[in-house]
Amino acid sequence: MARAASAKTQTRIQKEKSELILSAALEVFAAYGFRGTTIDQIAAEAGLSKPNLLYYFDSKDAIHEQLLEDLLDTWLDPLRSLDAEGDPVDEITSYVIRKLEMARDFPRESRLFANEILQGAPRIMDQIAGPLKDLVDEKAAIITGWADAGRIAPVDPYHLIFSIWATTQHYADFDIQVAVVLGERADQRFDDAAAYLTNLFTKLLRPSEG
Amino acid sequence: MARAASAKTQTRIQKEKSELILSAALEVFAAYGFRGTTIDQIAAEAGLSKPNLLYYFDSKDAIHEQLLEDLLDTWLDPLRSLDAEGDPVDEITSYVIRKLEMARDFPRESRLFANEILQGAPRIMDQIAGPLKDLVDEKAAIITGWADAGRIAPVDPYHLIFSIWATTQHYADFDIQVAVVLGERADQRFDDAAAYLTNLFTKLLRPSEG
DNA sequence: CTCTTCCTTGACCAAACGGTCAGAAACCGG
DNA sequence: CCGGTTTCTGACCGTTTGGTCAAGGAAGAG
Repeated sequence: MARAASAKTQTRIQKEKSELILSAALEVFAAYGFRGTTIDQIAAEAGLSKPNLLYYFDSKDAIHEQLLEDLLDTWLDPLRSLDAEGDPVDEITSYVIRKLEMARDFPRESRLFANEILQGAPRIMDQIAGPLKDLVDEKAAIITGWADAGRIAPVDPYHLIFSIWATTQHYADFDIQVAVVLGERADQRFDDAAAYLTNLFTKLLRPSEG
Repeated sequence: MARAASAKTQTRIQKEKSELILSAALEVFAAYGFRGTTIDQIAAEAGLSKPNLLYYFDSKDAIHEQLLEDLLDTWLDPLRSLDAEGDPVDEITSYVIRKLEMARDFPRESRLFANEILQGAPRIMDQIAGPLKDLVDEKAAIITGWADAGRIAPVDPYHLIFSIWATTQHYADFDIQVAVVLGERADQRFDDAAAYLTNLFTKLLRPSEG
């Protein structure tokens, strides 16, 4: 039994090494998926021996599970803060920017999520069908309310949310492609993307005059 | 040496089995990536024994390589047919629809591509940096030309293309998530997505009046 | 300094993996 | 229905993989 998982109080070393391992594992899982990742790869990335790594986590599964748990805790935060009381267009463009910031600052988490969904979400289906769907339904209702009140143009709220997820996460998941295609302009990709996406969704949502 | 790869004339069985294997391999590679896929998985999916499968292809690598080669041949077709002589908004919305149809009709190919990019495009970097980038540059110039002529609203052509890729491929790569979130409305997802995306990009590109 | 607990390691194991091979079985033109 | 070619299979091989274990080394409280 791994100490880190069962102990009520963690030693300094336990905390440090656990974080080191999780960070290394995130790097590798995000690129190669669960099956494509080996414990040796994670150990090498973390600079530890394999038995030493397994002293802190019971198994490859345990590490992966921990990562997914941590991920889902924060993954939906930007959507959660979409506020029915705010200005509709501002709320949605702010959501877009927060999501884009997450793609910039946590690309490995985005890729881990993408990998999991690509495989059919075998380990997080419950979270998708439960909390995620519930949250989307709740926020979709808010958007529909805004549209009904004429405060934004009529729009399918679900596909709006999908398009926000898709466009923002694209900059993390397909980063290599984006960087290569943009070439020397790649270093401005965040600011340019932010401006482009703000414009895109503002034009979509701005209610027609009259 | 596998017969199928070297023979100049293929027998009926060679053609049938090769296609069977490629289809099965596409299914598995698309979900689990190269490292996460085993030859036994592919063989089971194809209903063949492992040695029998290896009679047609030299190695796991050879199958994967063949799939990527076939994929890149057709992957960029929709973008290639973007026509500088057509109506700008029609050309781009038609491109969006063609891409969305590909996501619907060839989701496994989309996921295979996604998996490859997630891993850093180790096997198709040449294609990305070469033909793909060249084509994007060419079409971006066309879009810029349209904008300069005032025929569409000014827009960053690269991020426009990224957002088209992202939004359309999302329906293939994240299909499980989309299906779960949409629930009973999921069977209309293609038509609804087509309407939503057409509206999204039309509003973005429609030149401001006056 | 010392004893206990925590940390680390090399050696090891069984299962899974990619791939090979000799020969059996099916196919097919004559 | 015969003979050569093509197709298929079980048994096998070396390597990699996930994971274990006994024992040695480092921390740290007293």
